[in-house]
Amino acid sequence: MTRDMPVNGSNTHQSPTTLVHAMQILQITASGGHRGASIDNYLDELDFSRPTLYRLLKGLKQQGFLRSSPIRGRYLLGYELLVLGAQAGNGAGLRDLARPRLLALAQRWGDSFYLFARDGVNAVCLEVQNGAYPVGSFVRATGGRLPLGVGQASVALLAYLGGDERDEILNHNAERLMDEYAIAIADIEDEISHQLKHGYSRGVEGSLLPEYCGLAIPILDHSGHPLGAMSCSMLKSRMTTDHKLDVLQGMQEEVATMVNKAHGLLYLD
Amino acid sequence: MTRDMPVNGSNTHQSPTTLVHAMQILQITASGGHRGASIDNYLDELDFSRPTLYRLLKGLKQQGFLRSSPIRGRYLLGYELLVLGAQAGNGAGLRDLARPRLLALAQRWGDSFYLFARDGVNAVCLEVQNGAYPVGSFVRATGGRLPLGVGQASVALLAYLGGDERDEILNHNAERLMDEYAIAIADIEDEISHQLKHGYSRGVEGSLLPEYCGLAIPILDHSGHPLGAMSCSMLKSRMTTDHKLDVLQGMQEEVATMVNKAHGLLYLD
DNA sequence: GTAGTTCATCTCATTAAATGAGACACATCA
DNA sequence: TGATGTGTCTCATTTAATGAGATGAACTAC
Repeated sequence: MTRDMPVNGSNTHQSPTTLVHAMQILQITASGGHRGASIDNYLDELDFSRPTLYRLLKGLKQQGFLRSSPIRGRYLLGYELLVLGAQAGNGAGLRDLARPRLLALAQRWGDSFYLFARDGVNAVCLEVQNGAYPVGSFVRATGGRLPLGVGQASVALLAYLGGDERDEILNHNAERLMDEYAIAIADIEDEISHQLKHGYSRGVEGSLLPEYCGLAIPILDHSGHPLGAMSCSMLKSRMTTDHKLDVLQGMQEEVATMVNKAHGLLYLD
Repeated sequence: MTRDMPVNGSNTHQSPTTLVHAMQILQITASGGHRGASIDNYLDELDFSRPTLYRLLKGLKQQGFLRSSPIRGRYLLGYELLVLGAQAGNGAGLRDLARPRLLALAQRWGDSFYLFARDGVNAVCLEVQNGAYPVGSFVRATGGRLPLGVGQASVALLAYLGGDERDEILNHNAERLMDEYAIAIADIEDEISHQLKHGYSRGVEGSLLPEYCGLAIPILDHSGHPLGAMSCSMLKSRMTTDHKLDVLQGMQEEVATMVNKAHGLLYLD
């Protein structure tokens, strides 16, 4: 056996290269926002030849993952991603269950309500319903992603993971949390304690979004694992004690109903 | 030259096979809804070997396109699709522009408002804001996709395409429209005329959703091409003449504002 | 606890399929 | 019309995906 080490130093036990390349193309395209990416963007950031680039672009277009921009030579993400993404966001059927409930809460209380799920070291927003009162939030919409630790929903999710897993995640995110959000791990751990003690969390205040605050509660399955979290966000001035209790109770009721229905369909084949 | 015909009969000028395979896997997974797909689902519907399947599954997981279901041996769509999909749905920045306006309309009038874009022979829903009044609709949420011809937004989009293109699309969709929605091409063409004459459309009534109706107006760029369509949906009983005019005017005002802002950022590099 | 089942991975030879270089065709715009 | 940059093609090369079958790991049922 003389040919052990793979020549490609970084390719140990990795995905098929075509997939990796395709993903790189999609990420470059996504990083261009609504303007997409140009040929030069791709050629600059990728390390394969132009024909190959075009072959992949063509393939991704055929699959609906990319489409041509109205501007010649630029490419945008395709709508197939939106369609599949909508499916993906309905993990365990939770989103369909949550949507009407979030809407009801938003209409009743006027604040904005969110459904989050864990995605590795991040929390991802599965659904938002905005209420009548304007609000600022870290995520603008469905598909928004935050490092776990940011926002009240993060805390609600973290609190019910295993201690080891939680530490790993926090450790992994520590730098980002501090640099990008000015949030310290210790403060998150304090808030996790609050969550475990009182059943809800308020998030950790960093230097960003100082005018807003929120509440979150976990959505737990029968074994206590977090399926997701429901949260809300509002102007600090609206967060009176009464309003807080009202909203919390509303959320708790809706989540209880959801969980009952969810258990029926979650683990059935 | 004796080796002309590709052995794989259907592979003429097609995408890289890995991409095709990956997409097949994603589609099979998507077709399982929130329960995802099992190994057997894949093996039954695909024509490559088990090791290859696992290699691709692993790759797709690494890319965030798939994740493991809590149920062993099942796979769900990954959240990366949701994140990319959210980006994809913001084509030309239209969705960000539209969201607050749809929300305002929904809160003001109580009906449900939608943003649609064309996606090949389909219309895809980029955004929904539901109002206080309950409503049925062909699309439940962002990411919903309909064949062009179904729904009022479809008509608003079709009306401003070139005649040839429109005919091709309708011809392509004819069978599906009739079979799945009980909608005849001729009726769509009538409604297109109405759209062109009056500036809005009401959709074509098939046998489905008979209790609901709606309105749609196009979102046109400076050259008259449709960027998308804004539509609304409500119980028929709510559609009085007054309400119709109110809502139409509201939508037209919001779209006018959007288009002004959109032109600023659409074609700028 | 142990057998049975299904999921997942590994190894290795084979070969198909992706790749790169460079030429070429096609738009778009000045 | 000519210049620029986009998109496609051909073809030889070789990488990198593939299949068969064995093996390992995880969960289930008894």
